[in-house]
Amino acid sequence: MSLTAESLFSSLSHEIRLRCLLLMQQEGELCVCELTHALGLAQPVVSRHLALLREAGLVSDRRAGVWIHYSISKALPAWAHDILAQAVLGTQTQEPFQSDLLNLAEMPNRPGAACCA
Amino acid sequence: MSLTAESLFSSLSHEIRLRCLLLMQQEGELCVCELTHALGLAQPVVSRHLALLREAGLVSDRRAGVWIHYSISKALPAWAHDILAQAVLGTQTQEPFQSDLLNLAEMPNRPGAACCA
DNA sequence: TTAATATATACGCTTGATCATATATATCAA
DNA sequence: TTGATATATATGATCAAGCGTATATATTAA
Repeated sequence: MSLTAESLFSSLSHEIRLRCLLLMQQEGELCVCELTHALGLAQPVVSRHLALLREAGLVSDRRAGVWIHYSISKALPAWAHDILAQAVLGTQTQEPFQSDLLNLAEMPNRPGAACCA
Repeated sequence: MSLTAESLFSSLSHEIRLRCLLLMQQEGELCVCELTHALGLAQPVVSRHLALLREAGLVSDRRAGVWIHYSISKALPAWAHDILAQAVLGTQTQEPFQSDLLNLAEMPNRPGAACCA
């Protein structure tokens, strides 16, 4: 794994990417429509930031039918995982991170991993 | 302390700032000439990145005679401190972070805190 | 006051990141 | 094949970060 600290922090330095990563950190696999709904943003915006996270090696994707599920890469080194965990601690009482979780929880018809495996 | 995760990660996302912060994390207070020598960069470059770190609330400065000593702010929340500690772990076997420490150790006539308090 | 050293800031330029929008691709169902 | 849905990418424009250079400020000593 050739993840550099600089590339990790660059990825985390954009709010949209940070919100996506922290949701995945707390919820596990999420598909693009879930992330789009939770963040309240247009689909192309979310997709492109997910592509950046994928190219940085921070997330991996898995297609299941028409949905593509993103999750934090299991190949991340321990220090990077710890940084994500601390970022959750540092943001969980702040907006918009708190609302993102609520929006996700209240989303109707979520294509959960259970229903489209 | 109104440090946001986004501003922390933005600060860490630039190699020069990351190198400065990690040196301070490991060595404590350092003055600009020590950082300049360790990184092997021109003084204005280092000064300007230190100013950005100061404005972000990540470091504090203390003038002692003609030297200005920078150190990681003690007002940082615990999660931010932990992230810095993990960043040290993730970089300590990599360049240029390793060489920075060596360059600093080999610097002649360091204006240590002891000699100019 | 003058000079020397350490540090900070200002200025013009360039490059890369991001955005909004449009369009392309992939899968599934009919 | 056609249509619908989910997702990805391309394109042109804008904007902010960063750089190199020059200069300003602050402190100390002579």
